[in-house]
Formats: sequence, structure tokens, C-alpha cells
Amino acid sequence: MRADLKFETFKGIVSLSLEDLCRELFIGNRESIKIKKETVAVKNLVKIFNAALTLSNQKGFKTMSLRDLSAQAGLSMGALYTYFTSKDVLLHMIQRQGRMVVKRVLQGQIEGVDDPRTKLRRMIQAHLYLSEVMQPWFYFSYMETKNLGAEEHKKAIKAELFTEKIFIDILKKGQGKGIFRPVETQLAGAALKAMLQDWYLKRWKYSRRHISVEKYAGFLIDLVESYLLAQ
Amino acid sequence: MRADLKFETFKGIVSLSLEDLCRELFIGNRESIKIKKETVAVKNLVKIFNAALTLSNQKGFKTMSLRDLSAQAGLSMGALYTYFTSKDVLLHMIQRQGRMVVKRVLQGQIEGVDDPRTKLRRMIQAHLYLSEVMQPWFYFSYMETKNLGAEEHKKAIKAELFTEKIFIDILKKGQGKGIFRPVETQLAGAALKAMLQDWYLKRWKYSRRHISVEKYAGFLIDLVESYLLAQ
DNA sequence: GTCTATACCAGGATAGAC
DNA sequence: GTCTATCCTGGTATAGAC
Repeated sequence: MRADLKFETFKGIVSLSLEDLCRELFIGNRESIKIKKETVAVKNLVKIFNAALTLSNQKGFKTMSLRDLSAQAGLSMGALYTYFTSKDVLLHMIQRQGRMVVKRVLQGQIEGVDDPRTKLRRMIQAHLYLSEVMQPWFYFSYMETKNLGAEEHKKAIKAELFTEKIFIDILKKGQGKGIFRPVETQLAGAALKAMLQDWYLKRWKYSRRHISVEKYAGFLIDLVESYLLAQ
Repeated sequence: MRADLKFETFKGIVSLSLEDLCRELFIGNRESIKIKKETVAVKNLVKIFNAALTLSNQKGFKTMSLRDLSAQAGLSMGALYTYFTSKDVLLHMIQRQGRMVVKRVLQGQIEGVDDPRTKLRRMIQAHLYLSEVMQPWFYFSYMETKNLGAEEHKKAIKAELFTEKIFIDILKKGQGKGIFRPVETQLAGAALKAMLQDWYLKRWKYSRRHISVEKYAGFLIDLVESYLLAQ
């Protein structure tokens, strides 16, 4: 029996509240944010982020007007502009901060584990659990990528390839050890990524069908292993 | 050896040029389009559709201004408005017309085939080939769904569930006949759909890696069968 | 630090000439 | 059928009072 990672355990380890995220963001952008008091700033950043993700994910970032945002966040237009200098900057702040966290958490999850099969299971679970905790951000990031400028767009693609590569490397390692069958790792990695992303892109589908993250993780692992271990 | 559907064969059967699409659209919307001559109307509709899909897929439908569109299509603002009454109507026209074609083509592909395993292969190929021929439309439709009003949004979701159901039904039939192993068909259908969609959502990835539709189809079939046929 | 009032402009839409 | 010129709403952004 391989040690499976439970969703509750994962949440305990990473402890990613929106507040923590915003505090980190505040510290990282102290110069560009006009507010000085940390408690005030963090409280409002939480409101802004929540509102921005909610509205954008309903109708798209471009369609969300700053008047909408100010109403939803409960802050005036003037107040909003003390936290960012333009709507575009807000977009970039959200994207950058999220990417950092994702990279840090995922990298933390692979360390220490050596057996490819366990590693694969762990990463599938970690990816799904993380996207469950930060679902609004993941959805936002996927959908708004093409609204970024050329440079930032490239970074988003790099981020996708970064996580995909983690999986591809695990597959290669497993093949090298003779544990996995010699399938095309690039294709397998791409397919795995697509199914991992479906979890946060089609939340309406999975919640309607009462499928939990853990159940979905179990299914994915089953599917992938039956492909990799087939003789 | 099961009779595989080749991409070239498929293209020959369905013969879906953008022009045919626009002609059909013109005939279906004769009242709302102010232009009378079919040749003129179709020619310009092709320009408009091409431009709209190109620009929207680059930066989003909302971000694309009608001035952009008029420049790209080579028509004046005034001329544009003889083909649709508002930007929103244009969005709906594109979505509706595409959905009709997809439904018709896919339904045509399942008729006549009875063996579940062959049927599954055929549908995977047909879905991928169709989304290859109409890639800009598929991408557009996926990304702009949430910009539609509530009623149209529901139709888009219904369309996704419609094609997913085709696959789920094949799986159930195969299980009934004892050909496929008793896995959860809803989850398997959802995963299959996710991988089919990845083909048109991540075109940058697959073309960069020089993976053809047929190769991707072969891979998908292999993956799915190894899951369904495992003992 | 936060609000209200306002400047300014981009974008959707249309009228009327050709 | 197509174009140009124009209207006007609603969006981003900021100045200055509190």
C-alpha cells in the first residue's frame, strides 16, 4: 500500500489562505502600493482579489469594469487606485503572485520522494489539491492568459511547461528503471496535464456530479497507471 | 484490423469550407441580413468570420473593437452593420452556426457502426478531425462561452454534455456486451472529453512538437483502450 | 486612507451621402 | 451596398475634499 496524500493533510501542510497570499503580495509590492499599514492593506487586498476573481471568472477580466469591481469589493474607485496603478497592473499582480505560489508548493511536494510510482501519485494529488484550494485563481489564470502582453504570455506558457515537465521527468525516470512501459512521455504528459486542468476548468460538471477531489485523483491515478503498467 | 478513419478521408466526406459555413449561415439568417445578393453576402461573411475568429482568438472577443474588425476584414463600420445588428448578435451567430455543424457532423459519424470498440475509435477520430478542420471556431467557442447571456450559456453547456454523452453511451454499451471493463463511465467520458479538447486548446504545444492529428488520435485510442480493456 | 466629482477618451452604433 | 462623419454611453483614471 502506497502512502496516499489526503486532501485534509495537504491543506494542513500548505495552509494557503487568501489572506496569506495577499500579505505576501503586499510585502512584495510595498513600493507600488500607497498604503502603509499592513493590516489595512491586507484586509482590502483580500476584498479586491476576491471581487476581481469572482467577477472575472463570471464574465471575463476585460468585461469587468472597475466600477463593478469597486462595488463588489466595497471600496470606492479612488481607494482601488491606491492598490494598483492601472487595471493592467492588477491583472499582472494576480498572475505573478499565483504563479509564484504554485511553483513553490509543487516543488516542495516532489522533494524527498524517490520511487517513480509514488512520486507520480503524489504529484497528481498535489496538483489537484492545490487547484482545488486555489480554484478561482487557476481558472482565472487559464482564461486570461491571452490578455497578457507578449512577455507575460510567454511566462504563462513557461509555467505550464514547467509543471508538465515535472510529470514527464517522472515518467522517464520510471521508464529508465523499467517500472513504466516505454510510451511517448511527451504525449502522456500533455494528456495528464489536460485532465488535471479539467478539474478546475469544469468545476460545474464535477460538483454537479458530486465527485470529490480525492475521488477524481483516484480515478486519474488508476487511468494513468493502467496505461503505464500494461504489459 | 479495425478500419481506421484517415484525416484526408474525413475531410473529403464532410467538405466543410468556411465558405459553405457562411453560405448556410446566410440562408439561415436572410431576414436579419440586409444584403440580398448571395455571392456578395457570402464573400463578405467569410471575411468577417475569418477576421472575427482571428482577432478574438488573439485577444478575446470583448477586447476586439469593431474598428479592429473592420480594418482586418477590409470593410467599413457601416458595411459591418449590414451583416449583424450588434456585436453581441455577431457572437451569437458564430456560436449557433458552429454548434449546428458540429452536432450534424458528429451525429452522422456514429450512424451505421455497431461494434462499441470500432464506434469508440471512430468517434475519437471524428471529434479530433472535426476540431482540426474548424480549430478557430472550437477555440473561440470554448473561450467565449462565459460571455454569452444566461440562456445561450446553457446551450453551450448542453452542447458539451451532448458530445460527452455520445462517448458515455458507447462505453456503457461496450460494458453491457462485456467488451469493456466496468469502470465509471461518467469519469471516463469527462476525461476523454478533456483530452479531446486539449487538441484544439493547446495547438501551440502540439504543432511545436510536430504531432499530427492522426498521431494524437492513435495515442488517445491507445490510452483509452488500455484502460478499458485491462483485466 | 478613503470618498466624490469630474476629465477624458475609446468603443458601439447610426444617419445620410454616394 | 458601401463609406464617412458623427453621436453618445460607459469605461479608465485622477484631483482634491474630508
